[in-house]
Amino acid sequence: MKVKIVDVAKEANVSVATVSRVVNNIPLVNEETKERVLEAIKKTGYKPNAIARSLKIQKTNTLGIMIPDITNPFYTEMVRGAEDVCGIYNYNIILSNTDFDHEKEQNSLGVLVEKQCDGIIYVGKHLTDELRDDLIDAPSEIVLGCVPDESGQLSGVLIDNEAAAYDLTIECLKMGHTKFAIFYDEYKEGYINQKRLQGIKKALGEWNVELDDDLVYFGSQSTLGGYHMMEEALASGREFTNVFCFNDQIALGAMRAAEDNGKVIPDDVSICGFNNFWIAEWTRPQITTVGQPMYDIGAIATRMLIKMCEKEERETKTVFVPYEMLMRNSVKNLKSE
Amino acid sequence: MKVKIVDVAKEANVSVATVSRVVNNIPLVNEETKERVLEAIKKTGYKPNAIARSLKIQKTNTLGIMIPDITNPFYTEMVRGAEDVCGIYNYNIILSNTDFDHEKEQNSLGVLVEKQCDGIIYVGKHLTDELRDDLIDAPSEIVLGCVPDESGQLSGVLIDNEAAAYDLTIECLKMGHTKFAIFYDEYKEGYINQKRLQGIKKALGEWNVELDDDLVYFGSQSTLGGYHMMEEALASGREFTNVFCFNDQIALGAMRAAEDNGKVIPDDVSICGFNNFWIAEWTRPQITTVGQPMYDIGAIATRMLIKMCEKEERETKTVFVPYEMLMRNSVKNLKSE
DNA sequence: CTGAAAGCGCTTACAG
DNA sequence: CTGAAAGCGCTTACAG
Repeated sequence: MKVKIVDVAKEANVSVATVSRVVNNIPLVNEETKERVLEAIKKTGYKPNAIARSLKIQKTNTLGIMIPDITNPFYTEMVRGAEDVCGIYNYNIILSNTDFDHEKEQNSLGVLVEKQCDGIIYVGKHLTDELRDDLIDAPSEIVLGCVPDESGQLSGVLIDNEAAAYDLTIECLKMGHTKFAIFYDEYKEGYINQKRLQGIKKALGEWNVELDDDLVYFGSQSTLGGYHMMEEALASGREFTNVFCFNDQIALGAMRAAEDNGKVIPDDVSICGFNNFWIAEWTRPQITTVGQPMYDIGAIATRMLIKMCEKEERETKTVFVPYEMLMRNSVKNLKSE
Repeated sequence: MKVKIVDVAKEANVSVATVSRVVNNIPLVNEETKERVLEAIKKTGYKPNAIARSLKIQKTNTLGIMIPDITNPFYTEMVRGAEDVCGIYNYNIILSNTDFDHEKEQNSLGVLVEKQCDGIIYVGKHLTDELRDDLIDAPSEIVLGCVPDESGQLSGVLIDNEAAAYDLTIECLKMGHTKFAIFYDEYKEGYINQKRLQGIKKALGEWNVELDDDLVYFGSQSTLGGYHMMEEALASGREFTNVFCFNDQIALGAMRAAEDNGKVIPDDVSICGFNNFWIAEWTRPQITTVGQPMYDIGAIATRMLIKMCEKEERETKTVFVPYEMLMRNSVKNLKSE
């Protein structure tokens, strides 16, 4: 039988109120009785029941995190960041994979709310209006990751995707590239795709460089997806010297497909990734990419969320975290020939 | 204000008991009143409070999962498997990273127990006697992942590490290798290290091949760790034609270090990984490795655990799941020269 | 400084 | 078929 507060109260010859006070470290308990209670706790092996406590105080100290797929290293890092700050503040995380599936997202949200999560982090590559409204209506506090609420009602933390894609494009233009292919995510209209595309187009516009729309692919966000997109691009017979990939996994697949078709990277074709998944440093050539502070995004979002849960902060804001240009050797400098 | 069961009871003009019955789909409710209640629920937007329910029924439908580091792809896959079967059975997962740190493990366990997890999955590379005892004493159901309870008191699911290492070694011996290096995990005395080492030694014994103990390294379980171990091995001047790595990340690092030192893989040195992390297929050469069904281990462990939580099953058992020999081209067949 | 008592939001025998 | 009431294990005003 599990021992409960009343058992230790009996053991220590005090009321349950007193036991509760010492368990929760509320002062104004006589030192001597405190000792007695502590002893009784040890003797009985009492462990407080957090569920009962939560019901009473209307706070669970648990956060929900809705994430497309924990298996994607990008999201994994975010979860780790979230977990680590939860550890500091004494919170726990309930994990929920949503697979970019709108129905699963709704379900997840429902469950996390039912389980009375104090706060919920929503991570995705696009926030539909419908889900945004549900999030706003939810009784839990909400912070978004990687995607903003453009209506300004929900807080979020992410990088400026447009600026990052712009910067990367400029770098490639400077190195003499003018023929580009793009291997992006299959969720074509998704927020992240769109922002990055805008960034690329802005840079190209400034340099008066045309983008061949037939070389813009929206494929599966995986190494195999990257492989296939490169095969298609090559088969199209269209000319390109550089490809922008949605992430480093796609870039790796693209590299392999190019190699399997007799191309040398970066001499025959240059490749850019995104995110700086650790593998990007270990490929040969190393992948030029945009470093996104994935761990930090998770950590910052969580810290914001916890502050909201503890009512220290009520203002909603979108935090843009810095990204980093990592020019490595999968992109050739055509100017130095 | 959150709406609760009494609010919908008023709205529908019934007792809370009746509302509870329709919410929980307990039959013996008049069809007509059921309709009325359903309507009231919709109208009020009532969402049951799972915390209150849990307190009453003494079941939370949440599982805890203690895992060294979600960031390690091996564990990530397991968590995904666990999460997916949780989805089927209507459970949720509280995640806890333990970083191979004994103190963190104790803390995690305490928190998960306090939060009344119905069951807990412990994943690690070694189970200390002390933690084992704590696990046994815990009021939650327990299943181990990747590591067994050799005292037979706790259920677990894992591969037969000794047999897998043995098989892999035999394959390499058949290909003519006789000089081996080993790049294993830094937790030297850990269960997994030890079992795999036994498997290797058994195979070598059968073939009358000596193992050079100076070529057995216990380093950091990462690509960089693998890089360093290879550097050391090479610098030692000792002879080896093949190295067994603890996992594929280490193997990748080892490959890079060898290459950076002018070696060609597999012509100058052959490399074996372990686990079949997806990257192993995308390196060039592809990494010969032992496929471990990481997702399945998570899924099976979770299914077992849920069955225990629902008292359908009480017998404790250790399940060995099959592994797979993936002979790719990072190992050279010396016989075919 | 300490205790009696109400109440958090549910479920479920029990009685009708 | 339905409801009144007890109780899950805590916390916390309130009174003393």
